[in-house]
Amino acid sequence: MSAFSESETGNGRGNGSATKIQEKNRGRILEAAFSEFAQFGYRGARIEHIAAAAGMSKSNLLYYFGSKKDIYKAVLADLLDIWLAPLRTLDPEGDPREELSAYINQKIELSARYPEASKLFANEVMQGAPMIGDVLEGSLKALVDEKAQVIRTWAANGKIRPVDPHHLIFMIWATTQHYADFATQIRALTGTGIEEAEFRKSAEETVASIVLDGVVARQG
Amino acid sequence: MSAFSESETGNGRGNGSATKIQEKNRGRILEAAFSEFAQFGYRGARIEHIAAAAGMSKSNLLYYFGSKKDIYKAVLADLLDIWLAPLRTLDPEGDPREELSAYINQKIELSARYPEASKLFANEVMQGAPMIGDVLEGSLKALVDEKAQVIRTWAANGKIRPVDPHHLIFMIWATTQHYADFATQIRALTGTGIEEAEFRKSAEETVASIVLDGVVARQG
DNA sequence: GCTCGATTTGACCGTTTGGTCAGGTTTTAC
DNA sequence: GTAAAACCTGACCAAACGGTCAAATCGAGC
Repeated sequence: MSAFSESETGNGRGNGSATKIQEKNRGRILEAAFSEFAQFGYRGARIEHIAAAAGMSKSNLLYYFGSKKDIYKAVLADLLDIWLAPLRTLDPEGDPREELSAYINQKIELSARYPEASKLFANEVMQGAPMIGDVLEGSLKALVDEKAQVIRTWAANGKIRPVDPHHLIFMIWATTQHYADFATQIRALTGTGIEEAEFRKSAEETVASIVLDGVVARQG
Repeated sequence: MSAFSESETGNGRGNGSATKIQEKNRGRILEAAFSEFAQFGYRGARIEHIAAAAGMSKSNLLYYFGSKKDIYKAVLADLLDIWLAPLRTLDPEGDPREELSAYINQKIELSARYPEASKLFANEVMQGAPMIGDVLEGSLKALVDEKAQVIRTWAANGKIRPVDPHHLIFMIWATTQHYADFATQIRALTGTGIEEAEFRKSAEETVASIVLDGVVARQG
């Protein structure tokens, strides 16, 4: 695992810079919390489970993060960084087919590498986004509005068929995240999953081909 | 609300057939439990919330369903009936374009009418399907295998492009359920949602057109 | 090797939760 | 109308939970 940052939220006493031990333990906690929150949601998660998974006592965990909500906030902050990165790379100047294809692949890779991030995000949103509602309405909306305009421009220039940008984005989110969120179901039905390279490749190809052939005029 | 059946699971004492009162109260409980479990997941759900929402005391609720797990099981049993119905109607004899289009529309209608069912199903699966794992591997797998064969036959007969049936089914599930599961995000980004007829219609049209144009040769 | 702050722990507390129980009230059957 | 069964409730319980705290331990700088 990687990509877990600091996310200042009251460790032991008011301090300046983080020590090596702090860095290590905060990382462990966030990693463990990620799994726990992803699997059980905020209310279902148990602080003691997280502590055990992080290899420390509950008391010590609460020395680093003052409360359950603090841990959750820190985890979500890290999550959003990871989760929204691919959309930012959608380039208005690029070829729509290549851009969308790359975006789909990035999202699937992300679902494969951080399946728990996907589940955690889904969980938070499904509960009404009590913690990240402002982010959704603020910076995410701004980002999506911007990229929707990119898609509209592509359509106006005849590079893709006219299509509602929001629905297109939702489709890509839905299909790619599905492989992480519903991994259990997929494994039950196919005997494999996105963790395995072969299946991941076929998922990427099928999703990309259907979406692209649906949105962009066929090129072959 | 409707479509809540009995789902025998230990009411007060060993009995034969259900009374009017039983029918009414079990229905209320299942309805309330549906919302609660959908929003908070199994562990996050609170028995007392369900009782309050059903307009009765916690003790009385436990008179009808012996334990939290019993309620959850009953809710899931009802859920599966509702949730898997549309796929059964996929007709091998029908026109692929019409069949898939109808299936997509049915799934979106279902997401619009029972958004909580969608969330509940997602929640259960995201936690590893501890309660319905056997159903997924058993009757659902059988159903999906059957319908996958239908899709393969369509492809073999040149009625649709060759496409992995599983991925196609997952795409339809993902896109249609997304409108229920991520309703909060969708509302934050678009200001509307699948509950509203206009938006639902545009969702149906966009999803259907992209999927169909991606899978079936264009007919325009 | 001493000191002082950072780190860690176990004991503890108040609250919440799922579930039980004895007994009261209502409905049903005759 | 009355007895039995069905229904309902409030008081109660044990376990689990999030969180506090005093005290023990560790580690870097001198």
